[in-house]
Parts: sequence; structure tokens; C-alpha cells
Amino acid sequence: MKKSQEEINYNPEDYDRPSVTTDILIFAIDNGKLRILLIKRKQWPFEGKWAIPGGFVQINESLEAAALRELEEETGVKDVYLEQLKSFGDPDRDPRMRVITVSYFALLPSTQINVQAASDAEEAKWFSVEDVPELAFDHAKILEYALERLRGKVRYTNIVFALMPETFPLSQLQQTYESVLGHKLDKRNFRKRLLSLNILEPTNKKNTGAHRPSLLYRFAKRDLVIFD
Amino acid sequence: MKKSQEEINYNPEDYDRPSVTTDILIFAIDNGKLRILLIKRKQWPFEGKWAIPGGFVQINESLEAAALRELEEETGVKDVYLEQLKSFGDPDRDPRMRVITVSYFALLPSTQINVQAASDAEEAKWFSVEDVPELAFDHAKILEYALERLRGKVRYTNIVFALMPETFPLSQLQQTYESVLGHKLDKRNFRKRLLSLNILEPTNKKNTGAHRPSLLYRFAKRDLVIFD
DNA sequence: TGAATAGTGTCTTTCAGACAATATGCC
DNA sequence: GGCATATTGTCTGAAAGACACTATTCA
Repeated sequence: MKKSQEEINYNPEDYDRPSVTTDILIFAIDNGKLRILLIKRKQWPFEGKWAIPGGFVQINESLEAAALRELEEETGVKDVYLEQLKSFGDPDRDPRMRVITVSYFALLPSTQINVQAASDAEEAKWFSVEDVPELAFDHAKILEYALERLRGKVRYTNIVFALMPETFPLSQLQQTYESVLGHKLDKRNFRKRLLSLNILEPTNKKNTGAHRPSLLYRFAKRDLVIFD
Repeated sequence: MKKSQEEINYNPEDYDRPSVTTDILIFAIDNGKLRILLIKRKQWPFEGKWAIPGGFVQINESLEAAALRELEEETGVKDVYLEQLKSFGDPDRDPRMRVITVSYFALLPSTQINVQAASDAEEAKWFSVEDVPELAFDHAKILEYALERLRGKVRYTNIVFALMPETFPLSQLQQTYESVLGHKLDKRNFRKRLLSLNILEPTNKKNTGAHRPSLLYRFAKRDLVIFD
């Protein structure tokens, strides 16, 4: 195995405190499917494997600021839903050194999915969450946990607002719910429930396109609302 | 190690990575009220203020192991419900140096609440969560977040099992729910619902004491069960 | 027998879930 | 007119919530 400069220079005796990173799971809906942005590693360890983007927390930077910085480096966008997920810190999760990572997830409105990775030469790619490649480090575990959290919150909050464009037809909203939850929903029951929650407002516009036009809705509040 | 937050002699020039601690919110029911174990600080900063117990994560120790070690140092108990809460890492949350803390909460069965702080000279005390003194650092924010999480989980999991003794009358269980949620519940509706969830089993014992004896129940599973 | 706690049932309302036919616009 | 998508309502069952009286033991 090829060893990188990092590994060669690493001397355990020099350190008695762990490194801290933030990893950020960037989700968006594209083509009706929930997708996550991954980057391809170019160095040992896990060279060639896909990974959740992340980076070190600077000494004067809050955790959330570090996550936002990573997000902006990868996507160029900044003003999105961001939530801390969990911290992962098993001593051997990174073979180079002790690294504790604070994971965050971000939800991008689907209008922003085409932002190209602003970063230099890094290969970044969107993957359907149903078809994710083998991941580096313990990232598979982190992704699994993120999906669990997201699926949980979809049930009792309006969190999907963060995945939707400004206005949208109800069918697109239903598709978003379905792709997050991983199963189909009944159209009539879905519309009945969503409209009864009073979190949507109709616009006076219809979307153009083939076939019967549909009324466009918008979220009344683009902030997290917890039901009950 | 001990003397968590008392490491002094901080020299900013020596470090470019943050220190990492775990803080552990230790909850138990006593006398019908939800209580938290706090320790009194003896040194700057926040000398004399009460704080959530915590300490540094050792370089070869997992986050959960660090939290369990803290728990055992404070209470002597080890086999309790433990869940990671959230990480807090604002750059100025500790005036001595950059400290990122990974918070956990533990739930103790009320039979174990009388364990005295095994630690040396540290003053530790149980406080009703309704009557907590001013806290050091950002610990008020952490406690608030913990209560929010706990109250949320009480609704859709059997998490209260971790606060209950092996067997108990339904009235005691109801009191536990009430003290976690912060409001009264209807006795008939409470019993109807709890018994319909199939998470309780009746024992064939009744509790002795003054007045009419009550049937004792036990949790069928002492593991977290998510409803739905 | 009085005090204290245990135990129990009905009604109403709300919500989830199953289920299929009509309406509208585009080509 | 044919196709594709939008839109709409009823019934049923389950669960939540309001609400008050009887039962049992002990002192």
C-alpha cells in the first residue's frame, strides 16, 4: 500500500488531544430521488473510495461555522437548512490518527442541485441514497444514522420545506416525501393531510408543461415547524 | 483521570487543536420529581457555580467510554441507559481554551439514586429540573436541550423504563411520566394507553404500605422500543 | 368509619388508511 | 379523441381525550 506524507509524518507521541472535524451530509432531491453529495478520496487511507465531505475545525471557528464552510466549499451555497447530527469518535475510525467528527446534514432545495463543486480538483458526485457505493471510514454508519433521523423528522415536522423550491405542485411534494421515506403514499390521503396542516399556501399560479396544469403551492414558513 | 475541568496552566501557543470533553447529564426520579446530578465548581472559571459533570476524552478512549467513565466516577453505577445528546463547541464557551464537549445523558433507575458520589472531595448534589441553580459555561443550554430530547422521546418510545425500578405500581409510572413531561395526566387514559402498548407485564405481587395495595408491573423489555 | 390510594368504562372527536371516478389541458 | 396528469370524498377503524364513581386497605 502506498503511504502518504501524512502517514509517514505522523508520530503518536506528539499528540495527546484528538483532531476534530466536521463531516457534512449534503442532501437534495434530483429527478424525484433523494441524493447525497460524495467526494472521491485521492489519498491513503481509503484511496479511491467515496466519502462524506468534511474537514478540520479551525481553532477559532464554531462547529456550525466549520460545517457551513465545508458546505460552501463543496457546493457554493450557503443559506440552507443545517442540523447537527451526531458525533463519531471511535479511536480507530481513522487509521492516521485520532479523529472525532461532528456530523451535520444539510438539505438543499432542488433548484440548487446543479451548483458545481467549487473546489479545485476534487471529484464530487451526487448519488441516490438507494445506490450509494462503498464508503470510506465509518461513513456508511453516519449515512445510515442521517437517513434514520431524516425519516423520523419528516413525520412530525415540516422539514421537507428545505428540499423544495419556492413553489411547487403537490405532486412534486408528494414525490419528495416518498423519496425520503422510501415508500409510496396514497395521493388523496397525502393531499388531505398536508393541506390540513396549514403549512402550505396556494399561489395563484399554475405550472406550465404537458397535460393538465397544476396549482402551485408554497410553504407558509420556511423554518422548521414541529407538529403537535 | 479526575479533576476534569481543573486542568490549568493553559498556554494558547502550545495548541492548535481543541480539547474534547464529554459532559454527562445524569437524571433520576426521586421523590416523584425528575432530578439531575450537578457538581459544584471549586476553581476559576465559574468558581462556586454548579455544573454538569464531565471530563476530557482520553486519546484511546471512545466517546461513549469517556461518558461511562465519568458516570461511574460520579455515581458508582455503570449499567444504565446512555445516549449521546449533541456536541457544543462555540469557541468562547470555556474562557480557558477551546473546548468542544460531546454531551450525553444517562437515566438511572430510582433505586440507584442514593449512590453517593464516589469521587473524592467533589460536592455533588441532586437538583429538581424545575429548580436548577445558575449553571457554569453553556450548561443551561445543554440542559434545556436534554430536557427537550427527553420529553420528545417519552412520547414515542418506552424510554422511561430506564428511570423505573424493576417493579412498580402504575401510579408510580404515571408520576414518572408527569415529572418528565412537566404536566399532569388523566389516570384512566394513562392506564388505558400504557396497558395497550404491551410493554408492561403484571407481576403477581402487590406493594405493601399504607392504604389499598396496588398491583406491581414490570417492563417486558428493558431496552429502548420505538412505537409505531 | 373515615382517610387515602387503586381501579375501572363510556362517549365523542380526531386522525389514519383504504379505496376510484371525474376534470382538464395538450397533442 | 386519446393520453397524461390533477383533483376530489366517503367510509371505517383506531386512538386520544374528556369525564366520575366504586373498591380496598389501614388506622
